[in-house]
Amino acid sequence: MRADALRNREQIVSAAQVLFISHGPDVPMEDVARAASVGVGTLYRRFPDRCSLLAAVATNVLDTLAEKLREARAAEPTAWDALVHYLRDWAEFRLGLLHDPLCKTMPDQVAADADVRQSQLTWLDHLEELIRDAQGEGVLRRDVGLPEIAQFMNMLVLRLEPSDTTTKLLQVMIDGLRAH
Amino acid sequence: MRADALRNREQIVSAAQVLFISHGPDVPMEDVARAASVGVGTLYRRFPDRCSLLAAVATNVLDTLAEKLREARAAEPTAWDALVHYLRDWAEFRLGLLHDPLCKTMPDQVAADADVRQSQLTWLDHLEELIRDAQGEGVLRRDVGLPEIAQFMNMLVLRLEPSDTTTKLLQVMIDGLRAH
Amino acid sequence: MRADALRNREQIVSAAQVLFISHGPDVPMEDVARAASVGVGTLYRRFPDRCSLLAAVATNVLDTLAEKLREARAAEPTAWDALVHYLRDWAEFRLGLLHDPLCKTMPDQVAADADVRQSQLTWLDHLEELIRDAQGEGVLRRDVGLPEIAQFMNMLVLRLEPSDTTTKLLQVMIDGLRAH
Amino acid sequence: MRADALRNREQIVSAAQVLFISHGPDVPMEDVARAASVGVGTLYRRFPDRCSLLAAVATNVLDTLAEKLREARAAEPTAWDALVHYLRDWAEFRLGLLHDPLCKTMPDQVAADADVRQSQLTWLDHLEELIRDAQGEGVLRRDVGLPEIAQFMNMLVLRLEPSDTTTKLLQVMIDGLRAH
DNA sequence: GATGAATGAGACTTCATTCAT
DNA sequence: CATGAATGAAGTCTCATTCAT
Repeated sequence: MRADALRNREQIVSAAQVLFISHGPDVPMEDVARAASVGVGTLYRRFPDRCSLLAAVATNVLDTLAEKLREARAAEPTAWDALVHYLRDWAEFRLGLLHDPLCKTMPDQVAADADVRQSQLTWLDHLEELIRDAQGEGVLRRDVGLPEIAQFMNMLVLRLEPSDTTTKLLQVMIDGLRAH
Repeated sequence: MRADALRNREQIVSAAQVLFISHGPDVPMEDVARAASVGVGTLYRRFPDRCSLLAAVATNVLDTLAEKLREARAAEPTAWDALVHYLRDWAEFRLGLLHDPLCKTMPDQVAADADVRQSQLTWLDHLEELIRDAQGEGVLRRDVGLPEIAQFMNMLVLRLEPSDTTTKLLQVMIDGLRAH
Repeated sequence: MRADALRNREQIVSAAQVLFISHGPDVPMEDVARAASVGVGTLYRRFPDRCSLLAAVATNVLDTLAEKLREARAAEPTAWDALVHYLRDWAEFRLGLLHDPLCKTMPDQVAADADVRQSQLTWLDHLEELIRDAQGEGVLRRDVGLPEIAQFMNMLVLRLEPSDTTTKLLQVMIDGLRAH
Repeated sequence: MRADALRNREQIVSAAQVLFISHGPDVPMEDVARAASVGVGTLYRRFPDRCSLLAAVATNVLDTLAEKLREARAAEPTAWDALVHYLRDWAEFRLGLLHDPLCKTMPDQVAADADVRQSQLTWLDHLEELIRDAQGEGVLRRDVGLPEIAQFMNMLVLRLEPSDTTTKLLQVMIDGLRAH
């Protein structure tokens, strides 16, 4: 890929990320193009439709999340501390998004994108490892695992299906609300 | 208002509620009209624009929520039990909505609608009373109040701004995750 | 259908016919709308896509052709004379079209349209009857039938200017059609 | 012109011929370039616009037609036989094209191209000679000449599937062309 | 008052052509 | 010279809203 083409691609993705976050996933493609200082044609050459652009942005966001996870582990002495650290980082990051490019209303086509899935799996693997370690330390209760933690995190940002996991999670949160 | 006009209004609101929930807030007005067995013209006579229709639906939903609160109190012996009962009802209800007519992306114009505000205030008043009672019983920790509980509830369904309240809430939830 | 809607529909079809004939099947829909003194929206309400508009025009043209066939039979004493008469009418009519709405490049979707097929069948039935009668009279050679005559007619349709040459050529074909 | 440049030119013309015939005269230039294994830039260097490419293809086709004419004369003893032979070859050739690069909808600019005109004149000259000879033999009727025969040939060009019907029809026309 | 027809602005996307690499 | 990236005009279609019937 030529140098200028690559630069354009990056400008487009980063402009799209900003706009998707600030104006939602329906921003006119033309606005994205303008924000990237690029013609619509160029945008469509790189991303043949809105979905593939959404997918590129989602991949980006997921990679950022994975990076923050690595940072948290590096910064803290125990897995539990890293988990707490990460949850705070996560909350700060995701809650800072006005519209969330990873929200459940993300079209299935985006969720099915190969890059998106890859980034998601990588991130979840690392998160699972962290959770196991924190349980090994005896500080994290053992009746929750990756599904609960991940959904707990998602709850912070989006709509959930009612499910057993959700019910358990609700119980956890209610426990948290009880006075000691 | 004539009987048939009233019937039309009700049909419109209930059709709109179904469609907003199932297809999101951007459903074509014409689809709403058709679902209500009414011409677009009639729809626009009752609701001069999309916002006022959204407001009518939101009011409806808020009133349902308030009603569930009353039911919870009636069904349970203590305020704490009623609160837990209500939180579960609430979660079931809100999580069952495919698109949420009360979500934060609700245009400000909708949030500012007089009926919407009225319904919201009524509901929040009752909720605050419940919380005070539960604290009076000594079961609900005293370091959270209406803002935390309400935002906790909202977290279950939508994206939040980062704030002190959010931080506290996160702490509560982390406490809940700790093994005893 | 309301009176004004019907009037619009007719204006649209007749404007479209003119434009399809003069500018080909790719005329911008907006030009058609303008020529019909109508907004694009109206055009699309009646004809959800270009194909259905093409189909309406094609039906129109086919009906005209069938009408000319009836006229030819009424005007001539024998079936052979009517056939020759009709071939000349046909040639004059079709050669007068700059672009032919019935040309073979007509998308399959248009050819498959129920109205188009109906008009086509009606017309072909009458033509076949005429051919059988002319053969019964012993003047039309018996080794050609509807398929050959129809294709012969279509051959004339390729854009040729109406001219002496065309006239002579038609005569050659008519001579060729005579039984020896 | 360098050897590689020449090779490019040939690849382009032959790819364009294939695509014009199979997909019509509106194929994206980029498709033509890809089919010729060449960048669009190169294509535009050789053919500054679509018309000049169409013209190159048309010239090619006309030359093929002229060549077939020579072959027919060489293969047959009389001019009439050569004419009949040629008409059948021609029909087979032209009817085999899905879209015809010589069709009347060819933009005037293409028809005006010097190479196109030259090829056309050469071909028509030879055809006229053949016609005169066949008339000299007394078998071809004398009231038709080059214009009629050429137009007769063009008439065949309207997209018809090659078929028994087409064959019969060609026979009808040949019969019509015989002097009584 | 009800209806649904009409409008037209605006979004999406494609592609001919130009031009930087 | 070749390449393919960039451009933007133009066409298609949708839908919120208005207004004639």
